[in-house]
Amino acid sequence: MPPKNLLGFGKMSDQKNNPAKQALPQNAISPRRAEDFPEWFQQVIKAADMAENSEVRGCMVIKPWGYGVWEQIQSQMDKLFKKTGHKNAYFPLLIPVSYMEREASHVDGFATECAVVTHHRLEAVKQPDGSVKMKPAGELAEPYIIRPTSETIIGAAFARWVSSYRDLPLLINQWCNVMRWEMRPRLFLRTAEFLWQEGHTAHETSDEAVKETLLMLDVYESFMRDQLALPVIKGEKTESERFPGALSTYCVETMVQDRKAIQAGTSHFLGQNFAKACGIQFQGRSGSQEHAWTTSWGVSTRMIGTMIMTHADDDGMIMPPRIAPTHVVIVPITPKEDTRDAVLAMAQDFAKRLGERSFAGRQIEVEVDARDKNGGEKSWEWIKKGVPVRIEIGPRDMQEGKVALARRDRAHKQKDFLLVEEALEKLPSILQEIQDSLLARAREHQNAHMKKIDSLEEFKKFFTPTNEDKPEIHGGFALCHWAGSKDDEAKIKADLKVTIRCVPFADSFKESGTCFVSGKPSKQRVIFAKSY
RNA sequence: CGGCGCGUGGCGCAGCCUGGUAGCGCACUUGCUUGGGGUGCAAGGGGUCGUGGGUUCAAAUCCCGCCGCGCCGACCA
Repeated sequence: MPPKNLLGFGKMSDQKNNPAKQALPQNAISPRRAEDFPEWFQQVIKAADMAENSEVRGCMVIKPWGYGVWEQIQSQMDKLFKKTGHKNAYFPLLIPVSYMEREASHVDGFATECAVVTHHRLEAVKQPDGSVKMKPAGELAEPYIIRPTSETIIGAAFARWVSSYRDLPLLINQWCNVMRWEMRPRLFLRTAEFLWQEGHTAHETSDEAVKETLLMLDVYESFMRDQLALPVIKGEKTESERFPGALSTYCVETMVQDRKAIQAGTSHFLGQNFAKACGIQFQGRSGSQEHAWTTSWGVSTRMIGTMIMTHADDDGMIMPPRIAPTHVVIVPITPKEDTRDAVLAMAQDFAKRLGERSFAGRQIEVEVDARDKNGGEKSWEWIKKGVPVRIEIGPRDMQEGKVALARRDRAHKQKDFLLVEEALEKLPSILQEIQDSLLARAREHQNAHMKKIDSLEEFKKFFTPTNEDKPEIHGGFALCHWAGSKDDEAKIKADLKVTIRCVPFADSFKESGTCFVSGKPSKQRVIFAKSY
């Protein structure tokens, strides 16, 4: 290779020829959504500094900006759970293997993804090369599994706590981590260990338990819609997609930007299956021994992945204001030494006053980014993180008593110059506007890609990409009449990777027609889609 | 568990074919410069080349074993 200098390529021209640098003005995330959606998703998480893969297979490190979102979800949802009469408790991480055996379909459902604890200590073993290896020792009489879900161990506790109909209903929630040994992990969407809440309730009657199941589904729906700006669709799962051990499984499904479906939350009516398996019995009003009717319901860190896939764009994350860990970031512009202190003081003062105001029941969270970094670099960082509002305060603004305000749901260069008082006054409503615009945008996308389909031919066409090797974004929600069998469902899944996401509740899906596979009469349309 | 690919400073990679004691970009540190949109310049710091063995005067490079990871399938919230 000839020396670079002879060709006139100094370091400077190297910099200019760097494709990464040249790409900068266009957009922050590479590849773009349209080019490679899964890779884009990974890159957004990285650019937004929300999480990273850890050295433990399938387990992620959730970084402060990502965990901050989880903290918001937790604290806000927890209030909703309390409001509906639930109390928090905590149960063991480890579950005796025998507990899992108590409910037949439950074991089947989870057996293949259990982490098993078999020993309770380590012994140092000297290796021939002088190093020391720790070997498991002290084998347990009965192995434990790390909870993949807690129906059985909470059921065992319920069995102790319930003896009379007067002890019911029992309304418990647990915030915790669970582990499911997934073969193919994906940050936030499917990790081997994930954070969630699991509600477990026991009731005197079937009716009451079903009501509880649907009530919590409603809580999920409104929370996701109002706080996460996710337009979810409520419905019931078909038998093949049902939770192992449940009589019926309800869900909230949403469509993300590559038009695939994500189940964002579930609520199960467990009938008396787990009550019988765990011995949750009580003496009823008439004096007879009866089994309780139980429910369970949960949402996880997957919701964060769903939000990213729904709201983020080619410049990174866009946080819905109601869930954003920080609502507003202030970037002081300090070009000159002699005005620096005054600008910083104004920024701090503005932040303090803004922080005294509230938005959607929270104090407005403001951060002043006074780091000694280039202003443009800082702005881009916050764009990628998706903070809803960026405010710049520089010497010029200071003189005019104004601030420059930019919204993450608009073009980056679009800035409104507002008087300080005006900005303080308007910010809560601006945040709500952003919240509304995100939901509206997501809704529009979802509606645009829902299609009534009545023939198998059209169905296949809808779910087949033009380019088989590198499938482009295609498909969506196919709304179809369905009266087919379990086998028909399995065949569609095998052929096209498409499944029934849910049988929706909404009236708009209820109309009579003919099943596009079996030709049998059907009373309503269901949603078919590819899913995560 | 099957198919493919990859392990070289924190990250992304080149070097390997044809052996000769390690290089690039980003990030980091320091100084100057710049600052209303990813500033520029200069000087620095940092590497058991996944691991064990073999061949050789000499191994990141060649040979054999092992380990780990990623992607694609089956499974799944």
